[in-house]
Amino acid sequence: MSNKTLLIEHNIKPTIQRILILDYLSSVISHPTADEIYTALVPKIPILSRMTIYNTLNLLVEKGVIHSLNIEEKNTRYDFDISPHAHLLCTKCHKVYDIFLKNEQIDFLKNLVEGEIFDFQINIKGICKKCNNLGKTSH
Amino acid sequence: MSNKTLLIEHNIKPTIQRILILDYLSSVISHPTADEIYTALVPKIPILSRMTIYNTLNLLVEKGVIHSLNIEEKNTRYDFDISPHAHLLCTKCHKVYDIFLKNEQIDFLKNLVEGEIFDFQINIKGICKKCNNLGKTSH
DNA sequence: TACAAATTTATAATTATTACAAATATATAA
DNA sequence: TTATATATTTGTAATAATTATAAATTTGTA
Repeated sequence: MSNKTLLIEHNIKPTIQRILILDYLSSVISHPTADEIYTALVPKIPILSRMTIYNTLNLLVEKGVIHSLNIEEKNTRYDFDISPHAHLLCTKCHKVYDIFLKNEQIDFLKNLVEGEIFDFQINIKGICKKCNNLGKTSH
Repeated sequence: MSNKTLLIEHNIKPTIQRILILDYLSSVISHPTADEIYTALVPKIPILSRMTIYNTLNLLVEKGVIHSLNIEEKNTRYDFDISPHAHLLCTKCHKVYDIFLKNEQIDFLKNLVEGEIFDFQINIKGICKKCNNLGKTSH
């Protein structure tokens, strides 16, 4: 399904800016910040405003099209994948990785709260697989 | 154990400011922000600077005495309880609640990552028990 | 008591995000 | 097609949390 269709299905007017923001977000695995999205798109739309990025991201989160991520203190990051999964922020390479969960693990999380749950995040800070293996030098 | 002893055990010089910040943090269940701690303590130390709050909190997190919490977009919150547990931010009353975990649940979280884990957070946004029951009006 | 190191304080700077209002684009009805 | 109302985007200024910096103060030790 195209991102234009995705927007229409969520009753969001599919403007050029919104489509390109979603296109970018769905093409990367890096969980970019608002500023990273702006920097990536401004060559394509030189007139683009940062406000449009913020407006659009807030709208998309509100409507449940994407997820926001508070794994870093300062920046909010954004994730096109809204299925329940965890995130690892590697303290060596500073990248954010997806960690997928089994159904039973997702159920356990949903059962932690009695009332309605709107959003949950599992944010882990540690060493990613790649950096962990680099540390194991042969000798 | 007193908070002064706690500081000494972590090789942190127990200044008046540091002791009072820890005393406040250990006496509340509200997971306060830096600014809330400042507002609570400034009547006791009128000369107190916000920088001391930030310096101290960063030091305490770095040394593993307390935990920082990124459950809200803007503010960092702080938690005296460093045992593994989840947090619920109630979207009605806007309070942060502790959700304690069973050992098997903690193990599951630790096994999500191969490499070393420095910190993990489970942040849930939803309705707390109190607000959930208020919603169930008798009729 | 004197001196060096650590801590606190006060102010200015930084940075992510929001507020606001003007400009532009879009959709609808005549 | 044209007029008009509505929604969106843009640009600038404002806000707010946090950090940088350097002077002042406190603390520990010789």
